[in-house]
Amino acid sequence: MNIPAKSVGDGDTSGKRTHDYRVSCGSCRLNTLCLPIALDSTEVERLDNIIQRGRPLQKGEHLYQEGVSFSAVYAVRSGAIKAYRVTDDGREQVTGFYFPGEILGMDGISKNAHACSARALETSAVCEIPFSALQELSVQMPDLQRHFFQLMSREITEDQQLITLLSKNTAEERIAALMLSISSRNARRKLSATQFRLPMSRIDIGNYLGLTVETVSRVFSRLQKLDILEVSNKEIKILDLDGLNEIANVHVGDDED
Amino acid sequence: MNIPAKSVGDGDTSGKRTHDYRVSCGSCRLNTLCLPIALDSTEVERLDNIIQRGRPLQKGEHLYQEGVSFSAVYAVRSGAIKAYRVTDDGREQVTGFYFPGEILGMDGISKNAHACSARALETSAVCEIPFSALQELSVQMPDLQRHFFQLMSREITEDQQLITLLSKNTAEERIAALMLSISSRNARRKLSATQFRLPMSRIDIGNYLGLTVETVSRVFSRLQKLDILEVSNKEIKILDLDGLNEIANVHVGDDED
DNA sequence: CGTTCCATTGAGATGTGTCAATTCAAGTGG
DNA sequence: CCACTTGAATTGACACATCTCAATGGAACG
Repeated sequence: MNIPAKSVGDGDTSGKRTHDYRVSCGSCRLNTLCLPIALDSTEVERLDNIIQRGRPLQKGEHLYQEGVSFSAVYAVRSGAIKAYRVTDDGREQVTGFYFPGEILGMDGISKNAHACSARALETSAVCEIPFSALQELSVQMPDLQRHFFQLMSREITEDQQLITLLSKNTAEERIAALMLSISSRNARRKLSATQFRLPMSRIDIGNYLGLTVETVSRVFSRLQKLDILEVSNKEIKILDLDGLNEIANVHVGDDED
Repeated sequence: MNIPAKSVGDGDTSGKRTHDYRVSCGSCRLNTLCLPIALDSTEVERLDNIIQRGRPLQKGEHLYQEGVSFSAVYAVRSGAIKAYRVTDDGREQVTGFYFPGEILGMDGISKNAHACSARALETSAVCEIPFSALQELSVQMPDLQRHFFQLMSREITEDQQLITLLSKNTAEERIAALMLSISSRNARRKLSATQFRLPMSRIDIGNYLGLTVETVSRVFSRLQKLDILEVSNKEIKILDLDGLNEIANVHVGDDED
């Protein structure tokens, strides 16, 4: 049933492996990130059976849009997704970036409608997890229920970290914190913690961090001049991790359970 | 079993009623706010049985502290609670204010330790809901499970609204949005939407909204000069609700499911 | 009736936004 | 393969909202 059918390019910066976008949870190399470790193989299979895997999203395509009725949460398999909402006066607010192994869409549960839109920053594959089925399964598998409570709770604490960042920190600190966050999330996926390609534009970064594009650009230039980063368009190399940590002055990388 | 034992002052601005802090869920006038409507009376009773009700918290007392092991979430019955975390450099970031009928502490689920501290802004009564018991009950009562998913999801969307506010809005817009938020939460509890007493200090407001005390104070003065608010220390009267909405320029009062 | 904390108000400093010009990167069509 | 177009990124000069510092006033409490 879960025989590879077609391969798509892996959006990971590793760039070497390709894998089938219909691969099962049991054989997905990200399963330690998005599944509760406690599940046995028959349980994983039951979860696997409710998950939908469609064709990959092209860059710019929407996964879902703000306001549409909520039916599922999504796990990123490859690529990168940004979530954003549009303010009343038409401006965009980026609320998060989601990388492989991370789950998005949980904001839609409370009102049964998505509270933000999500679109692919690059070609991305996602697993769709229908929420009603997930709820039923959670009733039978307490570990799964707990896992989702934890995932949502983590989303809350991460949002609160962002709130603190926006409320208290300078432009330099915000950028440093974001770079460190991406770095540690890369590390979690066994990718380089010091060298990566940003999937999002400067506009998106500024939007996420409450800064203008110009400020983002200036900060990157300054950090480069300080020999802390090497920036070449979207290619980032962290030259001085300690220095970056010092500038960030916040712990954003310690979000393990 | 749930016979009134001792009355405490209700922290509500109505200020008139008093009620027993050990009252059961079934007879609590806030139960439409914090319980799923779908529960029948025997289910409410089962939930009631796991809930702990201790003595009220005095102003300044902690409900829980950042880092301590997580065991329960809490429903506010009267008074007001602020949640905050302390940044690495020792400054405080207020992450939320919680009024009667609202639930806090869900940030602690992901790491099994509270991600922030919570302390009473005034004399407050809370119901403690042990999380492990809640989880077990959720497995048996799918409506309860869904309710908690929704509560957590709402927390996420509210945090994202705050993120947008901090990222995009001016000091005036932030204050206006907070006043409107408090106003609509008062209305939800059948209290006055236009006149209330702020339980928190200017410092806390500034801290929450990413502003200094001075700016908060100046904005209140300006809004007063514009005949939009009447401010007398912590006593607030909204004179021009439309004007306030116009200034806020964001929808913060429409968070019904 | 001090003491202490909170709130208000003013004057000046500053980080970030705004506006504008230039460069760079990527894609398109001749 | 090279102009051409388009959007992204960088850099500079200036403006302005908010912060900082400082002084005063007011409320709460023992």
